[in-house]
Amino acid sequence: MAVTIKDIAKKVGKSVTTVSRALSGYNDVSSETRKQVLQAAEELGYEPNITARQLQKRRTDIIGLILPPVTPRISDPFFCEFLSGIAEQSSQNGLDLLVSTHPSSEDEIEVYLKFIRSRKVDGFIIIRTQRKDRRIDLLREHDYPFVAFGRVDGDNNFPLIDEDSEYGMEQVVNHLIELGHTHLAFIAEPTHLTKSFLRLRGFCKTLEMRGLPIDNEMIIEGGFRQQSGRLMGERLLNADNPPTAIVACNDLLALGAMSVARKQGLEIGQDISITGFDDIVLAENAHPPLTTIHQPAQKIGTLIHQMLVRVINGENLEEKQIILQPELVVRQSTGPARR
Amino acid sequence: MAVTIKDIAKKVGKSVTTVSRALSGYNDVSSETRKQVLQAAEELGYEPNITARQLQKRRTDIIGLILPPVTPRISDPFFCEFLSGIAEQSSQNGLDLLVSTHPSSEDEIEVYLKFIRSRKVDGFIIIRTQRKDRRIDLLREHDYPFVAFGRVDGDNNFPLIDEDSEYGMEQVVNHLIELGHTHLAFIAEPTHLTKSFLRLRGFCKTLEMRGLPIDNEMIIEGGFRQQSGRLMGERLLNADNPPTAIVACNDLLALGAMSVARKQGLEIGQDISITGFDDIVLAENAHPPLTTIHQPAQKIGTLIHQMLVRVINGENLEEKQIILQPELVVRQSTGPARR
DNA sequence: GTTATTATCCGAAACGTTTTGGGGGATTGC
DNA sequence: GCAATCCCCCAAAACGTTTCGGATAATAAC
Repeated sequence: MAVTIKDIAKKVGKSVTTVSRALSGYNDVSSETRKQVLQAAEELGYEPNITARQLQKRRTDIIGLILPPVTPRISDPFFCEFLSGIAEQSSQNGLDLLVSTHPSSEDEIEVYLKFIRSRKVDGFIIIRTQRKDRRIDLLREHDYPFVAFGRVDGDNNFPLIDEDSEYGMEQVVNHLIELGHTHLAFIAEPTHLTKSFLRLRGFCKTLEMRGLPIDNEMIIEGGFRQQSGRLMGERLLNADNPPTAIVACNDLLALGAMSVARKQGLEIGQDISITGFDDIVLAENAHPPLTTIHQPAQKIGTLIHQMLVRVINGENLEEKQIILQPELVVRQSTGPARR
Repeated sequence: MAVTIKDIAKKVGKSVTTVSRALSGYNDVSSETRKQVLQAAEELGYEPNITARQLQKRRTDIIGLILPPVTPRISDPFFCEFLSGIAEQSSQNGLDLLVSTHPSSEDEIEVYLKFIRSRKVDGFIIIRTQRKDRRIDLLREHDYPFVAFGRVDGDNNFPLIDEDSEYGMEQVVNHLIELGHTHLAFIAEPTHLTKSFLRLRGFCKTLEMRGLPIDNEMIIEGGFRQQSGRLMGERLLNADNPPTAIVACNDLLALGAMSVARKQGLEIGQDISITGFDDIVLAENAHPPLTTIHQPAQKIGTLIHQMLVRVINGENLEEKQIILQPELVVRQSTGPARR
């Protein structure tokens, strides 16, 4: 049986209260007693039962991350990096990280509601925000601590961190235009996700700004991963007037498009330019290495965690909304336009 | 304030005990009362406080995974898949998964000790077993539930799941020999990890079995990732008598070696053959796609979780040690030996 | 008509902590 | 010598649940 505070109390012949106060560093305990208590604790191998402490303190020191239904799966490389940042930071701060995927039988909101009501976690990290995000509505309603990775449509007056997706896309498109490309295609993700929506908007806006026409045939919405990239890439390349450059909404889509282009005998970076977004590890190791927008996944994880800790403690955030400026990484998958 | 069992009791005019028993489905409560209780619970939006329940039941319904000091970081793709299997299975079983990296200031064993003493989790999943593994010694000493991914040197009489590394390597080496290679090199991981040790042993054993000499110059120990693969690959390729095939202990090492070979103007799969181990997503998307040993990472995660649940519940495992037979996936990074 | 049995219910204890609200004895201030 | 002040300590309550050991009343058994 585990050692409890009672055992220590018995050993040093003091009350449970005194032992507790000695251990927590209150100053209404004589230094002599404190020394005894500490020594006894050491000898017995005492470690506080955190469940009991949680119950008393109404605080779990656990933060929750509930994985969205389908994507990102943990296996998404960008997400992995991000998660690693959070986990790292968690242990630094003495918190634990609870990762939960939710059973398909249940509605996502139900899961959140359960967590909230049973006070399982002190706060949430919300990822993959949608333009209309019920999770965020719910948490705000309940006044429950959380920090989001990503914005929503409308009122964004909650703690969040986000990349500047539009700015990122602007850089990509400008880079391609400067290489002489005028006929660009875009492989989009489903646009109910805020970031996907903003990336697409960034693409369109920049074309407009540079006086290029927007060809709706050249903008197609797919899924999130390679498989989808292959499909969409194929459709684009087989069009009557195929693009000279394909802008993908994320790296995996870009990799899919690349594999299809290569299969069609195109030399990537010469016959066609392809770009990604996120700069996952795969991007650098692709063949050829992928031109993409770099996002500091791990750092974002760290930052978001730090913010959440402050929110939970009821401290004030000097910056409630952080928008990071991502940067373009030019590699060999883009090159001058061919006629 | 959250709704408690007391609120329900007050509402239906029964005792706390009765409400609790009604909710837990005991049959010493009338169906009339039960109906009332259930309805009241629904109306009030009751959700049990799991902390209180945990304290009473001396069970947390949380399983712990403590990430080893340096590798694998969560960002390791193989590990990600594996983790995703565990997380998935967790929510299926109504358990939570606690992921903890440990602060560098603390000894790894200390962290485990704390978890054990404070009963933070019901059981552990141990990954990256070492040949002498103190974590496993500790858990066995304390008779604490755990399941390991990997074996140790010596007494393996504990629940574990492992791949048959030696068998995997045997397949790789045989494949290469059949392609006509006789001068093979090996890039090893640090061999205090059991799996790394066994993979190396499998390599050597098979060479011996096939009557080929073992050239110690051609076996070098590196780290775990691309960077290391590049370094080790370089050393091998610049040797007086460079190998015609490089067997890497894992996929990332192989990718590193590939990039260095390519840089030296070698056509991979023709001028030189390179193999990996694990079959991470990157392997299939590499250029050329990597010949490697496939491991069902996610399935392993699922299996290990199921085993752990049974161990925690004190059930008997029909199979206490599961050794999976991995299979060779031949892709384009290997080809006939050149003279 | 007494005794068993059954169906419902409940008070109190327990899980291991922290916190509240003092209590007593020694010291200081006047 | 009396009140005020400190220092050190502790009993009891609280956190929200489950479980133990009956209790009561109605029903069944003889």
